[in-house]
Amino acid sequence: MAVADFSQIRRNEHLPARIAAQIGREISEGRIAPGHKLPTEHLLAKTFGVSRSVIREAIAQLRNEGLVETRQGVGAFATEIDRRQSLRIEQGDLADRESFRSLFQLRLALEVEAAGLAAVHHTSPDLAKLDDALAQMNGAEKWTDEGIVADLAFHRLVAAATRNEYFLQFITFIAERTHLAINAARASAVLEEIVEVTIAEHVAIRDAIATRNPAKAKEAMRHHLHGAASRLGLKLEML
Amino acid sequence: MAVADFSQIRRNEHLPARIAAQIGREISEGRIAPGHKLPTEHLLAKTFGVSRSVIREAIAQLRNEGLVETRQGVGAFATEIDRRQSLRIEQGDLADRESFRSLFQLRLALEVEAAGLAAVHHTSPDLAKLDDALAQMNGAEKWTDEGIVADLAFHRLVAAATRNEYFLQFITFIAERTHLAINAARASAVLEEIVEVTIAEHVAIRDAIATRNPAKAKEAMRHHLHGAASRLGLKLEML
DNA sequence: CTTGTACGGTTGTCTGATAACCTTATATGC
DNA sequence: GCATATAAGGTTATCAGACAACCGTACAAG
Repeated sequence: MAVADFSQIRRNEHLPARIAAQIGREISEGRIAPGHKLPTEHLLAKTFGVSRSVIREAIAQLRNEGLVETRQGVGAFATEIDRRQSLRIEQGDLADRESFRSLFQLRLALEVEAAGLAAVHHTSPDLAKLDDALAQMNGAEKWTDEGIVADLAFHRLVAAATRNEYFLQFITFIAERTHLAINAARASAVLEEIVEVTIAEHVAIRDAIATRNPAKAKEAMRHHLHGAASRLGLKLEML
Repeated sequence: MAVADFSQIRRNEHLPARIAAQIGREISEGRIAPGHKLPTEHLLAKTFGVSRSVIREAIAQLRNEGLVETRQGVGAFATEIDRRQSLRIEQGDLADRESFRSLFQLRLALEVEAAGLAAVHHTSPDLAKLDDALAQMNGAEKWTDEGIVADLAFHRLVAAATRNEYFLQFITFIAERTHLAINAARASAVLEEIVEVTIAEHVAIRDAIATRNPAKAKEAMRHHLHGAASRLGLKLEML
């Protein structure tokens, strides 16, 4: 099914969100100082050429994100923006290779440690779920969406086996994003028999965890992620 | 206006937010199944006795939180509630010792790796800033707020020296929270001469980084964080 | 069986008005 | 003079109604 991909069409993509992003940029780049008052909704509406409803929704979004505070009868004010609070990774950030490599490097550190912890703390239900995920990945015909989901599931299950909620949270957060980026770049890559390699490496990780060997589990995970990175043309340093 | 109006309905707490919370509860408690369609905005407005604008703002908030998806011309649908997306660490979560230990364990993994990367990638300005932070910590009389800020600054600077934006983001995020928790629990602890130990360990980390010795830097950071943990009565496993 | 088209329903946006609220200035009482 | 009360204007919050854009379905046409 060789179907052309016309996904380049500029989707409307939510007018208020775009305006919120623009105002948000004004704030985080300092053109609107923290504590300073934003223009009135009327003025903003006139400036952007949209109705006040759209401006209101945009400001509501910024308020939810904590970038502005509104006081009835007074106005909207830019708050002290602390980008670290939000811990947001924009999709566009992963476009360039360098950012992706940085994120993957972080993922490496987290998942290697997680594999070691999983080897120590896992329970038998954890192993059963890992086996299920492996079977599901075997079942997936090619490197389809289904396979990607199974791959992601495996890594999440390893993180869950650490019995450390925060490892699970952070690894899920990061793995989802790297997987998304991989998925986006998939078209140009040659990803046919990679599945088998991936599964084999997954099995190695699973076995190391099952034998409660932290060092081996860490090494297996490190090997797997380095392999995955190199398959994407990335080179990560080994420390 | 002699009539005392103590009506319980304090409307001042942002009407849309309250309605969003109520609808959100309906979803997270399963009364609106994932994938199921919400009532139309018209119906919701009539049900809650408010205008459609308020309903729209409430739904917009839920959409920003990822609890619902809206499709123009179709409706609003409850999504799978994915708490992991938010990556939020509630302050209350750190109250119990177990959670704090988990978070500290995650911090250990990140910062140890960061120290190794910093040893490889740091530049001379990085070292200068590290020295400044050390001096500042020496200057702080006791383990005052000022000292805590300097301590936090040191760890952030190490993370910054990795030249990996994401390490900086995540480590800042976590270190701030563990420091906050430490600060909160500080009253009961005996924290007098600890500063000197901390500074000494910081210096060891700095020197290892300066000599571009990743293994040594990692070991120094690991030692430092294990020491910090044990000073708080925590015991972290070493993998 | 596929394609085109009309139709009703829903969300998205616009417009205008009113209520609630804050800030500032002015008037008032002492 | 000074503190308080009141009025005025501006801003956000909410309301109300309308139209536009879009989707899914049903049905007709080929």
